Amino acid sequence: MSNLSIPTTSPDDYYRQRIDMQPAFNSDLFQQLLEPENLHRAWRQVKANKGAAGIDGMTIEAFPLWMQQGDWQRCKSLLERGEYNPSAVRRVEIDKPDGGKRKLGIPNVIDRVIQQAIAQILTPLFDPFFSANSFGFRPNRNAKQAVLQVRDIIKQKRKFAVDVDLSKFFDRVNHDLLMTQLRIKVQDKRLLALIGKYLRAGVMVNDQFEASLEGVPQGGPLSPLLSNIMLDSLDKELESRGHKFARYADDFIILVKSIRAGERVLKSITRYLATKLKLVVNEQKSQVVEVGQSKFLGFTFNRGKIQWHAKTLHIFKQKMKRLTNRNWGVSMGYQLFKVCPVLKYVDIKRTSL
DNA sequence: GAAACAATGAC
RNA sequence: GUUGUCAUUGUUUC
Repeated sequence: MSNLSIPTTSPDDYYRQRIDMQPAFNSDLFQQLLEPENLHRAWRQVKANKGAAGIDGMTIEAFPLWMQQGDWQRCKSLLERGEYNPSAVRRVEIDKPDGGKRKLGIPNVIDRVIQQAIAQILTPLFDPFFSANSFGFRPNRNAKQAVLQVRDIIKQKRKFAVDVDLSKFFDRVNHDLLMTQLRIKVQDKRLLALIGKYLRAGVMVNDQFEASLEGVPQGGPLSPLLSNIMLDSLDKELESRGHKFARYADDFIILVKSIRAGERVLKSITRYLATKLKLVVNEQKSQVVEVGQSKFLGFTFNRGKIQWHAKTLHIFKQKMKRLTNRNWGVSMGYQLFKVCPVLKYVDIKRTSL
């Protein structure tokens, strides 16, 4: 059914070119970072996201003027001398669909631009070497591919799922381990130092400064890449053990052939994460179950078909009601496609819309 | 091909 | 009303 090919991790031409240049390139990363072209691209991205101001109150709209007034030149020379100190991020809590809160850390606009510029430099160095089973926060990859990959693994007689939930992953990333991973590919001391400063920049919670001795801020443009660099070790470990799995950020699922194997794997991986990556597995939310009972990125898997998880389905039904109340029959197919393009992979009979 | 806009999904 | 990142899709324009 799916002739939808999942891209391999083989570097594309752009990456290959830069990798070949790596030695010269790498000693010079900090200068690359400050290239006007790189910074301009970073600013465009930050602007397009239309985010809110950080603790300095500087908005996206006011930022270009700030740049022109020479403040950027001062900032740049501080950066070049290694004397630039990033501001703390602003704490904002937003509701999660499950009723919990997501803690965001919003950097100032200028720090978002600098972080974005760093991410643009680091991505070609790291991303081409990430696991084929890692789907979150990566160019040319998305949740749909992750779900299809899981379905394909299940077809290979792996009917049991190990759902692993990392508690507060982003908040608990270990700085030392992360920097160690970074040093493997980044030799530029100035760049490493700057990234370290961003990790330790702290958080403002109601005008109260809180140090950040661990974790990466959810809201920083660099954070998604750093999280993937951190969990790349896990991917490589799982691969070396011959496991079949898919990972989307901190959400990952390992497919095995029996409950017993699953229990063993969960235990082993839990210990690996605790000792090697200093990450805590949430035992309450982790489970070994038949794939039909599993949940990954809002989907569940039954008899080779991808289905919505009950909760996701409920939300979908609400959406359908709203859309179809007015236009029922006019363009059902189009509406359905708009609501959820992955629909054609779902067993509609069994979900009984 | 590029660059704007919007809306959706994941965290 | 407040509110980040990443990815994707669609539209438009040249």
